[in-house]
Amino acid sequence: MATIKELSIKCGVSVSTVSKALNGYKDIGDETRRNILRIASEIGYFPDSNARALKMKKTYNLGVLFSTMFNHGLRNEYFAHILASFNEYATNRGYDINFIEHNIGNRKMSFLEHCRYRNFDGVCIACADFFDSEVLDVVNSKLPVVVIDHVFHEAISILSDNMDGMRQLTQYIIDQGHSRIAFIHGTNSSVTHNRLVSFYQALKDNNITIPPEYVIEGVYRDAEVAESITQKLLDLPMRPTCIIAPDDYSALGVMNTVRRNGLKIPDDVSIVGFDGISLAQALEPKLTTIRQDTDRIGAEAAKQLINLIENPMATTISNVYLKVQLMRGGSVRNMNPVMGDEESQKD
Amino acid sequence: MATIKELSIKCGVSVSTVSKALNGYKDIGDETRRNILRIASEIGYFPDSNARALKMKKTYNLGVLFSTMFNHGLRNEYFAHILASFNEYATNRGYDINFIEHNIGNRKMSFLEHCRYRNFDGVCIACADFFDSEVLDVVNSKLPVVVIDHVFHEAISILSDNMDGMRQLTQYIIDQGHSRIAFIHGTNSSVTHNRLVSFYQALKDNNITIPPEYVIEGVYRDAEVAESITQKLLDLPMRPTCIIAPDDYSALGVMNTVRRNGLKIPDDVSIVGFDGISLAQALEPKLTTIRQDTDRIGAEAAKQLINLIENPMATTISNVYLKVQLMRGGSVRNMNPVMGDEESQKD
DNA sequence: CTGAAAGCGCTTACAG
DNA sequence: CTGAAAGCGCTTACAG
Repeated sequence: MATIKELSIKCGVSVSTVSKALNGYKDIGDETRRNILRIASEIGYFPDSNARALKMKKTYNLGVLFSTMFNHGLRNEYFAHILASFNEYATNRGYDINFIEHNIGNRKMSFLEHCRYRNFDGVCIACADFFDSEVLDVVNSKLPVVVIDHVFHEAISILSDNMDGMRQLTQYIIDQGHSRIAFIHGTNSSVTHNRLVSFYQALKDNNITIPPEYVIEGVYRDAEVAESITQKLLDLPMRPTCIIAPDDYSALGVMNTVRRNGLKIPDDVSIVGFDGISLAQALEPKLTTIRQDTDRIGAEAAKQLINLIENPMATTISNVYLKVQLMRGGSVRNMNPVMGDEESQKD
Repeated sequence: MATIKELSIKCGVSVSTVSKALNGYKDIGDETRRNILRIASEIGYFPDSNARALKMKKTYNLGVLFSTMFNHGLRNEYFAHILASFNEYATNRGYDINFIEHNIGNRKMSFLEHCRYRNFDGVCIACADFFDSEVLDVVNSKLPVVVIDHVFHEAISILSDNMDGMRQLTQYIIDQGHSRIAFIHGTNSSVTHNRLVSFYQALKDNNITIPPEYVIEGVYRDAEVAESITQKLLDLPMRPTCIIAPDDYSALGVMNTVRRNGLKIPDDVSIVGFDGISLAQALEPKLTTIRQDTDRIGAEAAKQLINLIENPMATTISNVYLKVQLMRGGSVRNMNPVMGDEESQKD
């Protein structure tokens, strides 16, 4: 690729003048500027990003922490979709993205060291072990940071309104006449905690009490764990009429187990998920779930991060909660007594 | 982050000596080297990648072209999995990855210009319009290039053995007693072409002829298109007993349409897919399909690309075909007459 | 309005 | 065995 020096020779002016014209400085003659811009675009000149970064302390490169632990990462549809929209927004604002890793070739570097090595302008922590000290080091560094699905005091957080989602979902189940509702929740985290709080609150608001055995800790996106827990729930003397899975993928495990027990969905056992991935639509019956708006989560994360980078004093460090949507599928049985011309359901 | 200058002061030697010690040059005193290495790791020193890249003409950064057109990109499970394994392998060899885009902020750059702007050491064309001149410019450039799922003469190609996959799949269907087999194939490409060739060959080998209306062009991963084509197939005076979808995701559209017509799967119509994504396992009945080994495709692409970068004279520009696997689900009916103690199937 | 010069953080001939 | 110097391709005070 042509260097600025070659370009300056073609233009018959100095390197400084070319640089200033290209970067929109005002103190350049109109004619000179036009000439430079024209020739630059003719030969397809672009400044070398490395040289530019070295001088300007700005790489236009964002680090994305996208760990594959806990069944997360690119192989997880929810996170892959978030990354897609994050990348689209970032690109539109002129930023590229790199994944943050810690075993780069032979060198073991911490996440933070990788960030410094590459000089990222900012970092998005999309999926990670939020209690890992390496992650905390990044959050506590001077780097602009945005976090998805977790709340740190020191960084901007983007997340779905999980409390509202769980409230809507639970209320919907209750409205369908269920009171024996089991909840397989994910591993402990602030998101999980809030969903649990909201679940219990909705029960309380409706004067429903459930046995403690109905609430069991599972693992997000682990169908096998969901299967064994479901078996336990089905083996209870008084089994639940509805099971809330920690996510849509786990819901598939719940479904399989229910069927393996010779029970029908939703006639014998109702099932709901959380996330609203495409799998939910593919299942038969369609899964009732809460759809998280992955397009907005990713775009909002990128937007907040870039604003924080470019305009730190005009960007507040706060939490952004995004609306969720109840997706009514066919996996929850209506247990209410028939009335009016509502569809009837046999017991 | 500490610079090499600061480190050199701490070590009491010159910048040159530090650099050489860090880079494994032999002409450094043992004691000096050890001392430098120790202090460097104490303060967590890493060279600035931009400064290093500027000097060495090597960024340890790979460009990945990962277009979202044609329902591809990160939101496509098949490609997201390939990217995951590509990234894992590249990281292990010391490379980071960036997505290649062409609208970076206000600047419109071509794919090739983006590669030069970022100085990628090499490029992986994972999903793209292979006939786009911008893509061809990259392939024809001096950059090391590896291509997934398409064959160019000028670059290394990594792809599944589609011909073998299609042969296995078609033979399996035939072995189950089907002869009225329809094939909804994807948009024209070398992959599509080879699958078609293999499909016809398998029919011929078994002395089966099908009406031309049974072979229709669809669109990869477009369930809606698959639905309307399926409707046409079902409306034929002599409808097929088995439909081959272009991919698993499209197979879902085929299934939905078949059921909407009041037909049972596989009793009335058998259905198979291609790819082996997790959706295939989630469907009821499980989808019979060909599993492409996304883990190996991604890793092999990264391996070939990095070999080509680091050791061009020892790396041949050739095509790598990876084995595929027939996944027997429950979506193909066995039409053979009952014999022995095989399971019976009513007509 | 234009350009010479310094410097960003490195690596690597070259001299000693 | 060690270090001074040049240079990678840029940007930006500063001088004119």
